[in-house]
Formats: sequence, structure tokens, C-alpha cells
Amino acid sequence: MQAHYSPREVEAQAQQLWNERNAFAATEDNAKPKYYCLSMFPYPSGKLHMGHVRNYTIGDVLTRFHQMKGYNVMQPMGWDAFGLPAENAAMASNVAPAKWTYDNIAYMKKQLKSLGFAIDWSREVATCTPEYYRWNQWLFLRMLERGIVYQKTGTVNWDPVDQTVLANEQVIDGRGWRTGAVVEKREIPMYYMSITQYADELLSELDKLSGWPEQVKLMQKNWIGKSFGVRVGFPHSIEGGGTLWVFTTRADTLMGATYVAVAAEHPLATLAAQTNPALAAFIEECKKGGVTEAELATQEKKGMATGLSVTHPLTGEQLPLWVANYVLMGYGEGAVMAVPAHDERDFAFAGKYALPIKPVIRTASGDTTPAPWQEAYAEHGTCINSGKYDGLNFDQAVDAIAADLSAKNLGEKKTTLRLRDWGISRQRYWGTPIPIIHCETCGSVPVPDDQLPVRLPEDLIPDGSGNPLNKCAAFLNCTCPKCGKAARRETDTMDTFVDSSWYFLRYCSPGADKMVDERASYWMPADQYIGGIEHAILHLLYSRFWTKVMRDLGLTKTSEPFANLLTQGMVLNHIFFRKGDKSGITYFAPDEVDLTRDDKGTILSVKSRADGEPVEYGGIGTMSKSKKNGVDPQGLIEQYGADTARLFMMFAAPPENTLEWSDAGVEGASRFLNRLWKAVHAHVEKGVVAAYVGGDLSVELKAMRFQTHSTLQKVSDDYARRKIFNTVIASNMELLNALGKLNDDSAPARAVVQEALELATLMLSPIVPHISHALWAALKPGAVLLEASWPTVDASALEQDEIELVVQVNGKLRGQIRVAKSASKEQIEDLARTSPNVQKFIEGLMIKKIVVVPGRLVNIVAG
RNA sequence: GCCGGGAUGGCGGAAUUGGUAGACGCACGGGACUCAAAAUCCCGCGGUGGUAACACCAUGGGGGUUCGAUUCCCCCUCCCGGCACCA
Repeated sequence: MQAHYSPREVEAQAQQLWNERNAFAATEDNAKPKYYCLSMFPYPSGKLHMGHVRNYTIGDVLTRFHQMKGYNVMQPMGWDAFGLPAENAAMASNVAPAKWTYDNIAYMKKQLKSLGFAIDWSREVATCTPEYYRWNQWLFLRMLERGIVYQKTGTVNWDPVDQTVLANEQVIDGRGWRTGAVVEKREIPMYYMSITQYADELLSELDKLSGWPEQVKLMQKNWIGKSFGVRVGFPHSIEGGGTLWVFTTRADTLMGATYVAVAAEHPLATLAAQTNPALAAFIEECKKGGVTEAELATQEKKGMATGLSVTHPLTGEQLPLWVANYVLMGYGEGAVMAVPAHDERDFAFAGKYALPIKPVIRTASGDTTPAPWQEAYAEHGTCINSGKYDGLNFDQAVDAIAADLSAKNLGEKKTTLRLRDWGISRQRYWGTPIPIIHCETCGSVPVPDDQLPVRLPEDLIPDGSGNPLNKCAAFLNCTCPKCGKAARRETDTMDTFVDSSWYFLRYCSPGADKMVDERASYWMPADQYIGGIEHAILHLLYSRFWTKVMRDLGLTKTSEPFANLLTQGMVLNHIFFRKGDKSGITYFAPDEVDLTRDDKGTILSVKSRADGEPVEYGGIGTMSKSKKNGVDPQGLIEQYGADTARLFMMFAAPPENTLEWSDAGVEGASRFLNRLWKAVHAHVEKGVVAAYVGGDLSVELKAMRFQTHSTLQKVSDDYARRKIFNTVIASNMELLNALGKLNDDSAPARAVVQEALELATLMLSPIVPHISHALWAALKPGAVLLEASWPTVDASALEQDEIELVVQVNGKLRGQIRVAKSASKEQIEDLARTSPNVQKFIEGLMIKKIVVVPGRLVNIVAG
């Protein structure tokens, strides 16, 4: 063994052995329990960032731990390779997205390999390959056949200057990112996947996901947003008459409705605007701006009367019909009944436009006297001012009103979802082509299976003026599969969430000539899924949905894809930017700026290093390519080695914590590995010994074994149950510190030290596998760490004759006592009461009570 | 705005089921080694008072439950994630 730790050599040797043995190739093996360890695959943005290192190190730690525990493990990797950044990169540097993507994959794969992850690369997938995306197309067609895919219009951001659809990310303060033009909402036809058909199952199965964090399940539940209410019809005589339908969860307040509001895109609004130029202008104004819910929910609530009215279904009263920007066409009926007395938003709106406010509920908090708004106004209560419904409580009133509406054919109880169907059409080039052909005679015709995959040309370069597929004759021109006449290919591509909704199933069937084969039923569900908390809703919900669709098509037996979920906290970093003249934002990497801070560390000013001019500070946020605040781990790996990078990342915080990036502490991680190396070296230099197996030990050596095995006990629990690794490292640091203080070269001592070093090496090996490989070989000549199993705790080492108890007086620490393990409660109380420090504090007081917590403390309550 | 989460020394964090707050590490200060530096090793390190023993205060802020609260409950502030076309 070399005296000095050289990460470069150690890591090269370990990796060479793993390669030679093809150590991480996984095969189906029914003799062992399987463990499918899945990490969210990366978008090949160019370089790994610290979030990736964190994610994949966590996955690798769990993979290696379970391998040692005797599981048949499989850890695959792949690339979420379609998406917008490739098109942006193409525009910026005139490289085709395909080349850019494949180059990035090659580089990032090299980085992942250098980190020594136990990945089975034979299962690698890249979603931008025809071998992968043909199955997106194939399943799309199956879903189309079963009515799970259908077409309807959807709202998109439209840049009127570039004449192109913009992603939400490309809309900044309501303007196009390149043109600075005010963005407009536009309705276009799109394909939808009917996830709402699966809403009930997606909701009810959440309860069975015992390995998922409660917060994620709660977020999904709220996102699906099943709510019970009443659909209410307001008859009207507009354009020959009809009924305006709304949905409400507060039918008990129907008698307090004083107006009705519809979305700007609602047919009645369009109708009213035909004869009302002011209203038409208002509707146009409502169309300005982006489509995100956050933007709509925070914008100023505005409205305009249409001059039309609808009839209250129970009172026959005429209620004014308004158009309001806070009513969303895509949610519910695109219309709401407004009860200003009991809804905060309606209340503010009524105040602004002098609409009547009619209290109809008496809540527990008292009478409903308007202005200013109080939370209590929205509480459930007893009906008042409601005619025959007076005195009814919430449930009674809803039942009675729903029954009366139903008798008039103007309503019924109804369940609604907040969840909307999933629009998958994207007006973009770099994605899976939607396998549809448009024929003048036959309409939209599905591409026959034997013509799949519809291949995406790989040599186009977008220029910002829309989808380049629209200008690519070779792609566009085709023949109709039905009638054989010349036809036009669909140019929309699929949302990249489609790609990521089933990649974990494809990992199980590498090379299969179908979407998935029977090997998937061996591996699925994934035993552990690890990825960023930012995916808590969309990606995880879509994946659950696709898995269920595939199950219903008989492709898999799995209903839920991920048995256990670990949501990794984000790695955050500072964001710096400068706004251009129009609207474009230029981001600056943290190492491109200089900061001035006050003595509390608050950032006062930021200047660009390049030009010395001021730069704006955008707070902290997730590391991302687009914000240029990602930190490339390559420097760290080159300077300190993969093990230090892995150790540092795991030591910095528990996996689920948000982590503000700082490299402070890397030195400490590196120092620890050096100390560990030196400790093993110093030990083996004195000759090879066998680990302790039995025999009398001094008090000190017993204590050493006690610490070794309590560390092992704690660490086993941290890996298996808690999935927290910073404490694994900390307790092994303590163990090494204790070993360093042991100055004993006797034969029993050397055996105890051998045992401790062997166990420390095994305990740390999932985190730092390379150095552990070398240390293991040094401690046990001829042994190979890959073949080692997880060690077991020696219960006899944990036995103690005496224990220390803390003594409190009135909850404050006043002393410690040592008692025999077998001491009775009375003996403990006596010892506690008579210990000198304690006496000082209870002198002259009456002891009211003594609380003894076995093995922990004694609290004397006195007064 | 809505949904979810977080806040503990100068910094990252520990305290696992309500039981010794600050483990472990970073930074910093002092010392040893050295011609010197680096590396390494040893000691100190929440605040206030005190020579010290020790005492009091302290887990974002305010209240509550309890013998005992970083942990449970209520209210508030700030920060982070998501909000359906970033992935």
C-alpha cells in the first residue's frame, strides 16, 4: 500500500476492475430479491451540474448499499434528449439540435463515468433516437384508437412579431423574449391525452404509495383537486335563448348571487362584443399577456358589463352578465356565479364595480356585515335572507337547492376536477413527430404501424420564426395512407413529458422489438426513484398515468411505477442578469460577476467582470442552463477526485434539503479521506492481523468496540430506513477520531483496530467506492470489495454495565449520574436527588414529582 | 394569487418516537513542527456576565400545550419549489 493517497490512481484502478468484471451489468435473477434503483434521467444540457452529482450519488449510494445487502440490483441511465434548449442552442450557434444533443450526451456520459457510478450502461436510452420515440408514436396511436387521445383547441402564447408560439419560459413580463412584443393568447387545435379519465385511480392509489413522501402525495391530491359541488343553469334569452352553466362548490350561497361572470373567450362574451365596441376592446385587452396560471391569478381583476342579463334559476331575478379576466375558459364551464358577500374575489370585484352585495350566510363568527373583507365571511354557516332555505346548514342547503334546481332541469350535484387533460402538441421541431397525416379528402389520418417510426429529420436548424418542419418538403410531403393521394404530414411534435413518462420501462427491455417485454415484469416497479422535488407533480403524475394506460393495453402488469420515492432538494445558486432594451434577458454566471456585500453578507451591488457595468441580482434559484447559474463539477473532480466530490456532496446536507451552493467544506472532505488512508496505512504497515473475534478486552478497547458497533448500527439504519448520509459520514469521522486517540499496539488492540477499520471501510464504501476498494485490499490482502457483504452488528459489543443519566431540576440540566444498567427506579431517584449539583438547586424546595425516563434522564420537579 | 416545503452559531448541518441544543465538518483564533511556507498535528470557538467554578439568555417572530418543546398546536414574517409549453 502506498503511503500517500492518490485519488487519480486509486480511482483508475478501481474503475478498471469494475470494467473488466462488467460488474454492474444486471440480469434477471429470481434467486435474489431485486432492487431497481432509478434516478431521473438528465436533460443533456452540455455539462453535469451539482444537482446531477447530488442526484446520481444518492442513487449510487443506495445501489451499492443494496448490492452489499444481497439484492440483485439494476441502476440504469439515459437521456431526456428532446426539448427546447437544443433549439435555443441551435439558434445561438447555428448547430443542428441533433448534433448539439449527441455531443452533449457524449461529454456528460464521460463525466458520469468518471464519478464511478455503478450504472448498467447496456440499458442506456436516449429519447431522441427513432428506436425510442417510435414507441411514443405507437402508443399515441393505440390511445387514439381508444379515445384516450383526442383533438380540441388549446390556448398558447403567440408572439405577433416572430409569428411563433412561445413556451411560458420564453415569455418575460408578458413579452416575447426575443422580440419584446406583447404576447397574445391564441387558440389552436391540439392533441390531448385524457388523464382525467384516470383521475379517480390516480387519486385513490396515492393512499397505497406508502413509500412516497406525504407532501408529494398531498400536492398530487390537491393538483387533481376533486371537488364536490353543483352545476347551476342560468336561463337567458340572448340570441333566441339558452342556459348559461356554472359550477359552484357553494350552492348554499346561490340566493346571494348578484351577478354572473364569463371568461373573455366565452361564446356569450363574443356574442355581446359584436354590438359593443367597448366590450370588444376589453376582450382584446384580456387576450394580451401570457397563459400561465400564476400570471392570471396575480393580475389585476378587471371586468366589464355586457349589458346582457341572465335569470336566477330560483328567484327569477335578472342578474347582470359580466366579462371578467379572472374567469378561465379552460377551467370548469368558463363561467362563474358571483356571491360577493361570501367570496373574497367576488367581494373585491363587487366593491370595484359597485355591484350589490347580499349576505345570505350567518357564520359562527357572527353576522355578515361587509367591508372590509374578513376571512369569516367565507366560512360555512346557516342560511339567512334565503327564503325557504333560511335556517339550513351547509349540507342541508346544498341538498335542498340541488333538488330544487334538478326539478327545474337547471342543475344537479356534480364532481369536478382541477386536473385538466394533458395537451401534448408542441409547435416545435426537436421532439417526437405526432404520427398523423392530413389529407384533403380523408382528414386527419393516423400513420399505419408499419410506417413507424415517423422519423424526425436531424439536420434542420431553427431560426426563431416557427417550426422548421413546416419548411421541410422532405418531411411535409407524403401520401395519404387511406386514399393514396398527396397529403401533408403533421408538424407538431409531442411534449417532452411524453418521453419521460415511460423511459423507466424501456430500461427493463433493452433491445426489445416491442415497446416493453416480459423482463419489465421482473424489474417493475422501480424500488427506488430519486429526483428533484420540482417534479413532484407533473412528471410523476404523467408517469403514473402512462403506466396505467400501458397496463390497460396489456403491456405491463404494473399499476404504479415507483414504489419508493426520494425527492431530492434543489441545489440553488445566485442568479444574475441584465435586461436588454426590448425585453431579452441576459444571464451572467456567478463567476462572471463581482459582488459587494454589507457586513451581514447581503448583496449590495453586482458588476460584470467583463465590462464593469452593473448587473441585476435575481436572488437564488435552482441551477439551470438557462439561468447560467449551474456549477460544473468537473473542476472539483479533477482537483480532488470523484470520491471527494461524492463525499462532499453527501456530507453537505441530507438528500431532501434544499442546498445553497458553496464549495466551502470540500477541503474537509478531502482531508478526511487522507486521514482515513493514513490510518489504514499506519495500521497495515505493522503487519496484517485478523479482526477481533473474541477474548477479554480492556475498558478502553471495550469502549472502542462499543463505538464501532453502535456506529454500524446507526449507519445501517441511516442507509436502509432514513436514507440520510451526512450522518453516516459524521459518525464515521467520529469513529476515526476515536481510533486516532487509541495508543495501544497490543495484539488485542490491533485486532480491535483491524475490525474498526474494516467496518469503517465497508460503511463508507457506498459513498466513496474507489478509495474503499483500495483500503479493503490493503486491510485484507487478496480480497475484493465488490464481493463483500454488508456487515452485521455484534450485539455483545453493545452491552454496557453502566449508563449515564442526565439529571434535570425543573427541566434544566443540573448534573449527570452513572448508574448500573439494572438500577431500580428508586435507586435512580435517590442518586439523582443526592448528587451535589442537584442538591444546590432543590435546597429549600418541595419535590413535587420525579420523572424518570429510562436510559435517558431524571427530571426533578420542585417548587 | 393558489398548492407544498423550509428557517438552529460566522457557514453547512446534528439532536431519529416530546427528553443533555450546537455532534461532525468548514471558516476563524492560538500553539507545535519548519530557516520559512505549505501540509500535518494539538488546543479554543453560540451570546452576555464572571479570574474561575458557574449562572442567565438562545433553535426566524409572537402566543399555547407539557414535568420537559428545535420537535406538537395557533397566528405572523421571510425564503425556496410547483402552477399545466424549462426540464
